[in-house]
Parts: sequence; structure tokens; C-alpha cells
Amino acid sequence: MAEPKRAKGTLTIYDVARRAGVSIASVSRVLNGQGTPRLETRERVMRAVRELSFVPDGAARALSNGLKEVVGVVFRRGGEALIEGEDESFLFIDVINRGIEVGAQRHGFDLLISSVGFNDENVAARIAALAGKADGLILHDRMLSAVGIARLADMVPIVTLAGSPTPASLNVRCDNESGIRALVHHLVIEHGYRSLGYVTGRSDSPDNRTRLHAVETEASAAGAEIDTGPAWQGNYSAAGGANVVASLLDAGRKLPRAILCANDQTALGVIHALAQRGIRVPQDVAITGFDDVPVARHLHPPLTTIRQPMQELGAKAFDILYSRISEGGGNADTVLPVELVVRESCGCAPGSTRVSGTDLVAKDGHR
Amino acid sequence: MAEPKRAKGTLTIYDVARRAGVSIASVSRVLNGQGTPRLETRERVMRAVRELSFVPDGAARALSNGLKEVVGVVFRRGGEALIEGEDESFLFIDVINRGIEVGAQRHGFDLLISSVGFNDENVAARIAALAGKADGLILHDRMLSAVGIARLADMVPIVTLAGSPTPASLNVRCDNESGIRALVHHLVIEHGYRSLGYVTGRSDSPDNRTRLHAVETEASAAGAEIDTGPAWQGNYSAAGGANVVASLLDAGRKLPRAILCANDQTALGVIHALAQRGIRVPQDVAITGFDDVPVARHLHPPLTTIRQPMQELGAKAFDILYSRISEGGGNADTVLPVELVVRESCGCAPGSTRVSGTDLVAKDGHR
DNA sequence: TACGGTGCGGTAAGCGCTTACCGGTAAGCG
DNA sequence: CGCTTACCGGTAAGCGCTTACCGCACCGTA
Repeated sequence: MAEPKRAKGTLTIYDVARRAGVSIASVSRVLNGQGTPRLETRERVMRAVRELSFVPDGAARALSNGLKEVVGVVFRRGGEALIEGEDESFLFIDVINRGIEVGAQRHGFDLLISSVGFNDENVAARIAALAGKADGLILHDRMLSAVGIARLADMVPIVTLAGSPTPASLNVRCDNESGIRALVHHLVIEHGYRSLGYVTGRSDSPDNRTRLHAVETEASAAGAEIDTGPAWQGNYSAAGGANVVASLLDAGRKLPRAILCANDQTALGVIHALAQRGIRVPQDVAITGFDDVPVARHLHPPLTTIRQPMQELGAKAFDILYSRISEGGGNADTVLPVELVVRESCGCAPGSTRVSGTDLVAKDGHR
Repeated sequence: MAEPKRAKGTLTIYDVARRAGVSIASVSRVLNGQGTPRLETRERVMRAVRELSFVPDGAARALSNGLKEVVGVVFRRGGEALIEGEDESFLFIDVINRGIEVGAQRHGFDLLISSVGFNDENVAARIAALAGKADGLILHDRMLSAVGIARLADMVPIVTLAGSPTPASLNVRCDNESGIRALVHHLVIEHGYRSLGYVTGRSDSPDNRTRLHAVETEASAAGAEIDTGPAWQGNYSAAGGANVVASLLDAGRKLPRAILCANDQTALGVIHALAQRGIRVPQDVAITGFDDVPVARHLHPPLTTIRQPMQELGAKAFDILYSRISEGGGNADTVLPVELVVRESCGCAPGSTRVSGTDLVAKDGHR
């Protein structure tokens, strides 16, 4: 199919060896710090390498020693961008990826990134192809079914984010329950709101199911009414949140005093829709998000939300994957603590931003 | 050095061949659509592949046919995050990367991503290592000196973003001049502001130099005064912008009627600092940015800025790199048109967001 | 029936690297 | 002074794949 056979001046280890007057084995040893080459040998090799500006071919190395030093990362590219600015939806993902990268660099790994559109068909095939180019894969939320993961997993180690562990794959997630508990506590106990609503995320997301369940549990435990059901079905997008509000209002339903949203994106849409109907936040309805994406503090009003340690989540995911790759171990289900970030959308006073951990689990200090 | 020799059940093309009762050559041919295998052969192979869920090893493929189908992307990780929310600085980069990825996927390439901290030492070494794992490299702004690029370039094809082409590397950038021209025209002619200021970006950035020069040229052409100099030196960060304002004010200098900022980040810092001093935007001082990052529309007031087609920039960069990789050609210096986005920070009325191309250059239609 | 052509598919030669293995040299020892 | 023991460094065997090359079987034609 392709012209691009071999680039012109491909420099190989043979060229370096010839120039240094040694064998390729010596060059390799010097470059990798194996064995104990004589000082002179080392210097001759290094000089030749420098003079030729030689860089060993990654593919050949990988083939030879069975380690590519590459982690694949797969995520879904933004779906339907209905509201202007919706493209921010990928922020969340990018921050996590940044964290993965930080972890990866500590071990000389790089990230091989591949996003998948919402209506791409050959998702499994694309992920499989990626698997062929990497030592392990990190899958963001909702990339593959359990069977898909299982199939993939006997090809290459897998870590999922915000999913659930399977016999063959590991998982890293945030402590949703604690986050929701803190939010409900703040709204019901501290603000005294008696009626709550919860705009859900995609129904196939484990995170979403956990949060919904936690809202219901906590709300009734706190003695507040909780409004849910099909009418409250969102999809993690701003558009989804806006739709819920619009249909609720069009159906003549009375809104609860406070609405929790499955994530910040959704909250953004909800606030937007509310503003269009002239409903004030937080005076008429209090709103909260989940995630604390960077834009959350710039919304009007600034969004009260749950901060997930996204960067750490990514770094942790890499660490776990790495230990799976090198030793075959790895904690199957890792849970990271979250923080309540109080701003103004819940009804608190301006300027009183407050952050508080919801959990005593020690974060284990990657920074 | 490493345990991770070979994963346990590494499945190879031999396994598939055995199971299908054919030779490895046939398997390869079927998998790559080369030659004209008989229908029966094709089916037997495909069945075996499916049953074993075989995925060919990327490293071996790459080694064998000299094409890794990987592009390396290098950028700087955010520097000093002084202002809360500064972490958004990487948004810009992420959007471009998204564009690169879109372009890459059209050709079955994936992105190998590596970021570099501002005070990392072995930058050249890290980039070189990345080069070994990729077919070509895309470098974001200010990654490497001209010599560094030259050295790298005879190793692997290079495309720089927002830089300048070198004999050995290609470049893609936005039409800074037109953007600045549109901005100055809007501020001076339409709003009638007679005095302007320009908070610069990093002094080593080609984009920054171009913009500064354009501001000076256009301002004097339009008959406005332009305030510049060392006191106006920013660094593309919000903190940098805030500093400029703070020192200007502390030094008792009178601010011009309108301040153009090297980028949106800077504008964010400037607006922030102004607000702290009780100076109103745009009533007292009008502010403009450059880039139109997603958060720009959420600022207070919403930021008038120049929209760079960041996604297209990325896609274009990939296309050019790809043609360099496959044919050795590629346009050395590609310039993309920009748009003026009028919001409120320039003094225009709320709700009057207006977007207008500044250029008649046809965008060549990747979408 | 014999012979050239065509079309599949197998064999084997690398791609650029790492490393097990082994041979040569020099140092250590009796 | 001869033999053991280290220590280096070279030779060569793969790693898993693609593909040039070649042989074989079967077809058509004379």
C-alpha cells in the first residue's frame, strides 16, 4: 500500500558501531547501561552517538525486549455539542490524561492517545489496534462492555477509570458516595433545603449509578424529599442538563429547592436553562455539580461541587497499570478521596469558597 | 534492567497460521489485504483471528515495514500556577492536540504525547527518545531552539506550531497580523479609543513578536497612541498579565483606554488584577485577548478576542507532517485565517456576540 | 497429450535491536 | 612460569512481522 518504506538516511546501531570501532553489542550495552564496558569503550561509543546524533529505533527495541514503554489511553470524544461552549466537556478527560502522563514519565513511558467518537462503529477494532502498539491500556469511562474488556484483557493489561474491576482488569475511581454524602449534608443540614432533585448522567455509567443511589440513600437518611425518575435523565452533557430543566418546566412540574447534577457539565446546562426561564440560582433553586472542572469557578454563580483529584486519578491509574505490566500485581479496585468545594450556587455567600476533604483516607502523596 | 520480558501468552502470527492451517505469509496477506488470497483462505484466517482474538504486534509491524503509524507531539506543561484556575493554560494545547488526533485518525495514526516541564533539563534527550518511537514529530511553540530542531530534523520529519519554518522543518501558524489588525481596527475605528497598550507574551515566542510588531504598526496606521516597553512584558500566563497591571499601577502610570493582551490567559490575569483595583472593564479600560479559549466566553465581562482555528491548526499540522512522511513534500509555511470574536470586554453591548472572519483566505475544508 | 500461463501460497530473508554465550586477553595464584 | 579466574567484547540468535521470490497445481490451447 505504501511508499513510505524506509526513510532515507536511517541511522542504525551498525553505523554507530562502525564509527566507534566496536561491535553493536558494545554500543547497545553502553546505551543501556548493561554490563561493565571499559571507560574507553564507553567514551568512544558516546562520541559516535553524539556525532551522528543517533537515536535507537523504538520499534526495534520494543520487539527485542518485549517492552514498548507506551501506555494506550482511550476516551470518547465530545458528542452532541448543542450549547455553545460544550466543547469543554473534554476538559475533564484532559486533566486526567495529564495525570497519567506525569505518572508515565517517571518510568520513561509515553502516552499513546486515541479518542473515539460517540457513533464510531469499530470501537473495539480501534482499541485492539491501539493495544497492539502499547504495553497496557487505560480506558476512560464507558469505553467498552464487560465482555469487550475481558476479551481485550487477555491481550494486554487493562485499567479502567471510574468503572468497576473485572476478573481481568483493574479499576481506579473516586469516592462518589462520600462526595454525594457531603453535598447532601451541606444542602439539607446546613442550608436546610427539604426537597432535592438529581439530574443523572448516562445510565450506562457506573459512576452515575453509584451517585444516584447515594443521593437517594443520603437524602432519605437526612429526611429530605428526593425527586428522581425518567424525567431527570441527563447524559453528562450541558445539553442533557438543559433538556431536563426545560421538560420539567414545560410539564408544569415544580422544581425542588436544590438540584444536584451528575457532573459539572450538566450543572452548566441546568444553570443556563434556568437563567433563560428567569429562575434565579441560588435564590430560587440551588445547584451543585460534581467534578470541579476548571470552568466551574467561572460560572454564574460559581459552582458548588465535588472536586475529584483528577490528576492523581490519572497518575494512580498509571502506577497500577505499571505494576501490572512489570510484576503482574496491582490493586484491583482503587478508590480516591474527594473534596467538597463550596462556592455560591448552593446559596453560600460570595467570596466564601471553602474546600473540605470528605474523607480521612490519606492521599498517598504523588504531586 | 527489567523483569517484563515477554508477557505470558503472547499470541503470534504463527499461532494464527497453525490454527488456520495456512502459512504465516497468508495470515499476513489476509490481515493487510495484500495479494489475492482465495476466499476460503481468507475465511479460515479470519476465523482463527477471531477465535484467538489476535492482534498483530505494532512493534514488529513497524520494524518490518518501516512505519510506526505514530506521531509524536511535544508541548510544555503549565509553568507557575499563581492564580487559581491558571491550570487552564493547557486548554489551548489540548484543543490543538485534539485536532492533530482527528487528522491522524484519518490515516490510522495515533498520537504519542509527551509534555515537558518548564524547568526540565534534558528536554532535547526526551524529545529524541520520543522521536525514536514515532514517524514524525509535531512541536508546540517554543520547544526547541533552531539548532535543536535542525539536529532533530535529520532524524525524523518535524512540524512546528506557531514557529517559523527552518530549512529542515515545516511550520503551521495562524494569521496573527490579520487578527491584530482586526482588533486594532475595532478598538480604534469602531470604538474610537485613542490610546492602546499591549501586554506581551514570552519574548522568545515568534507569535508574540509578530503580534507586538503588528500592534505597533496597526496602531500608528490608525492614528492611535500605543504604549509598550519593558513594563508591558508578560509571559502568556494569567500571572504575567496580572503582574503587568499591578506594577503599572504601582508605578503610578496611567492606563491606556484599551489594552490588548498577547493571549486570553494574559487577559484573564489582567481583568482579574483590574477588578482587584476597582477598575471597571470595559467602562474604564477595554480589554481584548487572543486565542478564544473555551473559558473566554465565561469571563466577566465575556472576552473580545481573536479566534484561532485551533482544531484545524492541529489537523493541518498532521496533514503536512503526513505528506512529509509519505512523500517527502509538504508546504513549508502554512498560515491559517483567524476570526474576530466581539463580546463585551471591548465595550460592545451585552448579547451582541459577533464573529467575523478577518481574512478571505479559504479554509480548505477539513472538518 | 504436452506445454506455457496464471494464480495461490509457502519459504525464508530481513527490519534494528538486545543479550546469551563464548573466546581471548590479562591479571592472580601456587 | 604455567594455569586458573575475571573481565570485556564480539558473534549470532532471535523478537514478530512483511514481502520477494519461487514452486506447484490447474487451466487453456495446440
